Amino acid sequence: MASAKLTAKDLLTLGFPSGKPVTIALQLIDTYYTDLARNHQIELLQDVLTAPEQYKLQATLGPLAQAILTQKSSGPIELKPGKQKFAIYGGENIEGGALHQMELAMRLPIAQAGALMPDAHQGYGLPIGGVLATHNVAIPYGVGVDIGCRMCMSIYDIHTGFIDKNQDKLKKMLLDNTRFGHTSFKRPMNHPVMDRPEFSELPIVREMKDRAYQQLGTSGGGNHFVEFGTVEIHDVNNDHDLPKGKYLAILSHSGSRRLGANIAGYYTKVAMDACQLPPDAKHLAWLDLDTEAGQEYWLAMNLAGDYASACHHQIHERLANKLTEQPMAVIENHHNFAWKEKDATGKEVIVHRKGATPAGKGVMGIIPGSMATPGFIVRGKGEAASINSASHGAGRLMSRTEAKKTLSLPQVRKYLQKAGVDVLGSGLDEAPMVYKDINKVMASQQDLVEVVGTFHPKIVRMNGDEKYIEVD
DNA sequence: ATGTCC
Repeated sequence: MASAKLTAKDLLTLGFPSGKPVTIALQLIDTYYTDLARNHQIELLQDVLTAPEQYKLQATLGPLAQAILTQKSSGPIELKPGKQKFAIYGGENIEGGALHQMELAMRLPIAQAGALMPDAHQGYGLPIGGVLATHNVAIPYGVGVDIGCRMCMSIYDIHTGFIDKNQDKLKKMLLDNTRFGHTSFKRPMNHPVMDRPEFSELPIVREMKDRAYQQLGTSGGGNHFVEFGTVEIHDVNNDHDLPKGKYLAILSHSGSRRLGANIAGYYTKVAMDACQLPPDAKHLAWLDLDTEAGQEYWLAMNLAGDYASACHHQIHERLANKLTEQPMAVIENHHNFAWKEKDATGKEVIVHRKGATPAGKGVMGIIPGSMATPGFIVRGKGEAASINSASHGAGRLMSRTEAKKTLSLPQVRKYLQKAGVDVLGSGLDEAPMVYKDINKVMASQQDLVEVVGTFHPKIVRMNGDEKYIEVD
């Protein structure tokens, strides 16, 4: 009898090409060879792998042999040789790994143009802070795991002193009306996005519907937050007729939760099966938008984006209800997404922004700093070289593990106290000092955006034990 | 980012 069941990982270790050969091999074992001892199962599969020609006409092992042969004969897609040009902003403070990933992405045969934002750092496939324009293909890892990760700010005609006078009340308001990480609301509010046909039509999305409903109106972990702060409007040209002045604002950062993560994971695998790239570029696998899988991904990605937007709107709605006020303006934008846009010559391109703020001419957006440094309301300048994009934040200076190793709670509490910021939840890995200087980052993208308003966080809620960083 | 391994 077989002992430990063979897994995909075992087969990859044996040198099976990922994708169809692995899938078929596991199916064959499950269907015909469950009685065979594990080592004999492995021997059998290895025989087919080393000499697929001898097995290709066999009834049972034929399909596996064929899949291996197809993979071998097609070979990986070739990358363009040499360095391709792309614009880099704030390059003196961008890590080598992110730069290398962007250089690699530019060599894809489907790459039309690219740019690297000043907050860039290494990710899977495209770097975070990477922008890539392609023609009629979508790269799931060019969008990222958290599809539709976005910012939303509501601005209230409430004087800023209200925050200091109502500290405890506002803290409780955040604790009662936001949920982070693995927690969710006992009774989620419904939202029209849950009635979208994609929830019944796309298999991978259908499986996620219950979880998506459960997570409606919640925020994620890591760098996600909901905070009260003050915003100063410097420029009346702001799309919302906001007069110059100081206002109370609520700012949120979150994405599409488990729904988007599963969509990203599933379609990345589909892409990697359909699009074989050299090993170091494999996470940049794409889906042709004329194929069924490509169209499915496009629909699912857009759904995840709308779902993420719905989550933010519910967060802001809950808080607006408690404040018994309606905002004067709401400014929001995705920063992990792909859009159909026109390039300078009028040709339609798919613009992937993985941790980048849309900054077309006149387009409003939000670029946050950290829990204790300013964030900015910006208006895009429509700079073609940046593919109408800007950074999505300050960018990390220190890894999470390094932060936990080198920083201490008293040190961070002192910093927050000095900055006059209250933090509920979070941890050392999100401390302000793990991020680049947001003012320098903004300075390096003056050609990309104009600053319309400056936001200062005052009461911040993030994932984790509410008492962890709390300074009071 | 994510109940972080198909």
